[in-house]
Amino acid sequence: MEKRVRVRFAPSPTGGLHMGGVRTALFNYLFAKKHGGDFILRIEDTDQTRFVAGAEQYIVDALTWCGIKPNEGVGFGDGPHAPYRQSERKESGIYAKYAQQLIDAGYAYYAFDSSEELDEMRKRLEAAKVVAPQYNAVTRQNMRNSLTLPEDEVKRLLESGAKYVVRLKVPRNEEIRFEDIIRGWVTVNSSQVDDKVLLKSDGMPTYHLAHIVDDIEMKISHAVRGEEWLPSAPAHILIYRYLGLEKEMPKLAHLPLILNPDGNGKISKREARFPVFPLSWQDPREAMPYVGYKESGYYPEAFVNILALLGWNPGNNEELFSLDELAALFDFERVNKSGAKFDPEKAKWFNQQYLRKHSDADLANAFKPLLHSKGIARSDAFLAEFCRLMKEKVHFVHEFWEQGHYVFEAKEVLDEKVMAKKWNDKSKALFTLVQDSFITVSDWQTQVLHDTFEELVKAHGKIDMQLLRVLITGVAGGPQLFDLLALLGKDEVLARLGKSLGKLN
RNA sequence: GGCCCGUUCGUCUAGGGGUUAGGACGCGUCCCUUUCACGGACGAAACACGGGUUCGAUUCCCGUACGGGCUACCA
Repeated sequence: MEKRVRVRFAPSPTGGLHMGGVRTALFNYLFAKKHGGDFILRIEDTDQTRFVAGAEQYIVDALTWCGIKPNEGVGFGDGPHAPYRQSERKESGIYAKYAQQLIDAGYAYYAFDSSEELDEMRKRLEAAKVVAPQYNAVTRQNMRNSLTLPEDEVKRLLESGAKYVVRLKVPRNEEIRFEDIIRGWVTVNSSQVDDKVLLKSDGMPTYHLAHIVDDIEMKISHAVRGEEWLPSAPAHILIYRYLGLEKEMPKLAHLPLILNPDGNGKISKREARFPVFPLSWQDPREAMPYVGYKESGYYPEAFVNILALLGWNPGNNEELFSLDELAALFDFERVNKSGAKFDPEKAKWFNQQYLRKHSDADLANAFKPLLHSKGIARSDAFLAEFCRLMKEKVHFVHEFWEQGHYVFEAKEVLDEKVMAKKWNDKSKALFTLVQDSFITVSDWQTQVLHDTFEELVKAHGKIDMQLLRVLITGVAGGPQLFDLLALLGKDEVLARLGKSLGKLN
């Protein structure tokens, strides 16, 4: 019988959760949903030196905003395997227990080397032109550990409270083969794997030990994580094997990385010219916050949609999917092997698609707070009509302001390019005719304005519409002109037109 | 450097032993439009290279190049 699907997202609270992390969480979530399984949030806070205040809460907030809700875990009501924070799980002695099991079976050992001694070893090896200096089957013979020291000396050291770590005893030359759901069979020789530290000198487990213990204890069926973990997977295979748990081992899936659009490498929060974090992140160690997708105007649905299609596709030409649709469609077979460069331009397009799905009234409501912050108020009807006219041109709600602010406050300067190109000595007389004619319009509506203008053209020849637009709005582009004039209202249009004409000859 | 993973338009990708190599973003042209967009139509744009295997390879295999990851008592 197949194991119940149970997957986990297991970040360490060492900073804000960036978009790559969110995507890993997303794929875990989608896989769990697809198979009616469980999605767990576990906090891997075993490195006390890198702990960052607020990071854990940020992770919870970010997942919540995205709609990627764990059904077990920190911040989501815990569950049958509580606690879900490794620093708390350590209290039960569970990691030490598994480490002891490995020591007793001869698969792990105590190492007493100080960090200075380790540095020295690396320097010595580098000087000797060893290509990959590491603590391994060969080099451990020259170090201070329970394999080289006399038994009574080891005992004395342990009893005297000397600092030590527990290391995995990796065999010297052994093929380690494992199957990755996404990549297929991967083979690595154990000579490439170092004697990984399992238990640190502060008593905390390392990631390598802790995640295995927890995955076993929490009955995790699939370990889905980023590609950066692929090189350490062989060590993990060994740990499962030495623990006698190879059969219980979760299936492995290493996701391709999200790469920087320009330049190389994975996305870096410092250099990126686009948001990297789902929500704004203020690192307590830094002065400036990093602006998030949310604060940049992205809908969470759009953000999730963008992430889902980075490294995965449904196999047809469709691109717009809700979280539920993604969950129904998701499959590791359709996850790519190669890294995906993030395209900020396409991200904007996705948001635009979602924005267009909103009603004019919804958009008006979303826009209202921004308008109020400028000290401007308009009726709901006015704003809904404004949004109706503008919505085809914007990617984000805040662009209603950036692209349509002239509706609310007349611009002082008229578009110079258009004026230079189109305004001539006959223009003033012509647009004064327009002004006069508009004054007579009593039913100020799109169609009436359109017809009035047509009649003027019939009587006097071509009257440039863009020029009229600039005279009234100041800008060269915008929504349908007569719709816009109808929205502005007769008084406003005549006032603006009069003011512009007054300044020109 | 070593090890591991990867490589289809600029980017995200579909496809897969015989295809006009498909879609999307972006870009360009045209249509609609006296303005601005949307929309529609069209276009430029890709199988990294070299060897095999094969009647035939972009597709399978091997090399090379390139890209990425890892190389901590960090995850």
